[in-house]
Amino acid sequence: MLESAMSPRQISKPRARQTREARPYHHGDLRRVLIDAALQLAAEGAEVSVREAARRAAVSPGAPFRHFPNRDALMAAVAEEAQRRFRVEIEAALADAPAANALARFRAFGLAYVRWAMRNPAHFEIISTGRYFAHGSSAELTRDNAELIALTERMLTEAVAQGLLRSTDLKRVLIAGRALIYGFARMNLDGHFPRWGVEEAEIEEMAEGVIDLFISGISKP
Amino acid sequence: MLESAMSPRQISKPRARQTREARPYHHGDLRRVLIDAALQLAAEGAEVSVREAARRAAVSPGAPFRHFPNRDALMAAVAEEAQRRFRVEIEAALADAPAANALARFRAFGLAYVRWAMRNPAHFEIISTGRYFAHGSSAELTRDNAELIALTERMLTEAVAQGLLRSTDLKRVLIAGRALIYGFARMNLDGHFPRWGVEEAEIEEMAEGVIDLFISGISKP
DNA sequence: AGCGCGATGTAATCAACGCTTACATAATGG
DNA sequence: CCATTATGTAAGCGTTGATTACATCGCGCT
Repeated sequence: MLESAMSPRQISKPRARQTREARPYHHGDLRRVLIDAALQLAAEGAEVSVREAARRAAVSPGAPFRHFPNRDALMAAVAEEAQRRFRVEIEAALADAPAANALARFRAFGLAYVRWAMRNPAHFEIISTGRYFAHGSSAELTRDNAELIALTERMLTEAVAQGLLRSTDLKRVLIAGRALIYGFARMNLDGHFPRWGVEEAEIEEMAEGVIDLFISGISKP
Repeated sequence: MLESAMSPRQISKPRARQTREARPYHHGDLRRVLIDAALQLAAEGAEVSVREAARRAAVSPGAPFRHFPNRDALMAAVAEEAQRRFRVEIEAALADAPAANALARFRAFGLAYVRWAMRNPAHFEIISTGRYFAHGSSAELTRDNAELIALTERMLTEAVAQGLLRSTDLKRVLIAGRALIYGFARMNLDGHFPRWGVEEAEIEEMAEGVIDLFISGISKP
């Protein structure tokens, strides 16, 4: 709106590529910008609409459909990006964890998992819920997610190998561990922790306590 | 559309009350019918819209707003009804459980919880997510939910009193237990169990295993 | 009785949304 | 240099939640 009175194209043949100063007819990388806008939109708690993303990109309401066949495809791309960020952070946390003890690594994993979910609730919701776009519409997302599961499986397998666990029913322990961590994260962002939830530190403390309780429960006495 | 050629009101002054044959101008109990329609809509996997609920009640699109100030209020009423049904079933399951052992009761609770969530995924989603209407817009719902939490707390307190638990940090055990059960239920309906999820019996078996693992983890050796 | 008024429905309308189509313009490469 | 393709705009469709003005019922009061 503001720029409606500006010279329509600034310079007829700007040749200005990287500058991006006056939004040439062809947007730099609209696809990326739309994904970022949608991510930001979600992070603000607003519901993501294609139109609003287009609005933030200062582009007509129909433009996004040049890059995404439909809203679901946008959301799938958004989910992919969120999942990528999630994975990066998890792996960073594990890189800092001691490599020796498998259960200590599991603990670090769980804490990083919960922490990211707490700090990026809307993005976590998009990633984990599968209710924001047609299920299985992104192979990359399911692959990334499977990789994360495989990661925890490896940690617990290692724990068994190290003789740390009471039970050797790996599958059962794996599912329980996933359910515990996922459940804790979701309880948080589904509002199941009344309003002592304001203190992030307190929640992390709870997460530690819960994970430690679980670990001590499955550990050999 | 089809009835556009019918006689406008069938009989000018029907005086037909209970018959409902020709849908009198005043619907019997539109509020209840709308809630039921919305519940059914959700159960069918469709997304709940006020218009569609009105359509199923054979009523004009504006009529629901005589009973609910907005869509959120309808959804809140729907959630209340779903929560009521949930609670009834949980309590029925606990009525059948042995009163003696507190942990056995906890186990029965968890299984009933997961089972209901599996069989009523959309309703469970509406109840538990708090993302389908303004948070805290129904006092009854939060009260019912709090009562359920208090129920599990009582069971675990009793377990402590019976000297069954290793840890006496009740709060921690309570949160872990809730996270485990909630997480398992949500993983299910969020599609985290690929497609061996088709077998309901298998999932229940997994639920048993996971809950038993947890209980044995917190039990005194 | 009857009638008046509140309760409850309808009809028409609005803005926002997802999505499609026809068209305009920029970028690119033969 | 120009034609082809990529990418944006403009306009419009059908659906949704929500509001407003109006129609109709039915209960309670005198």
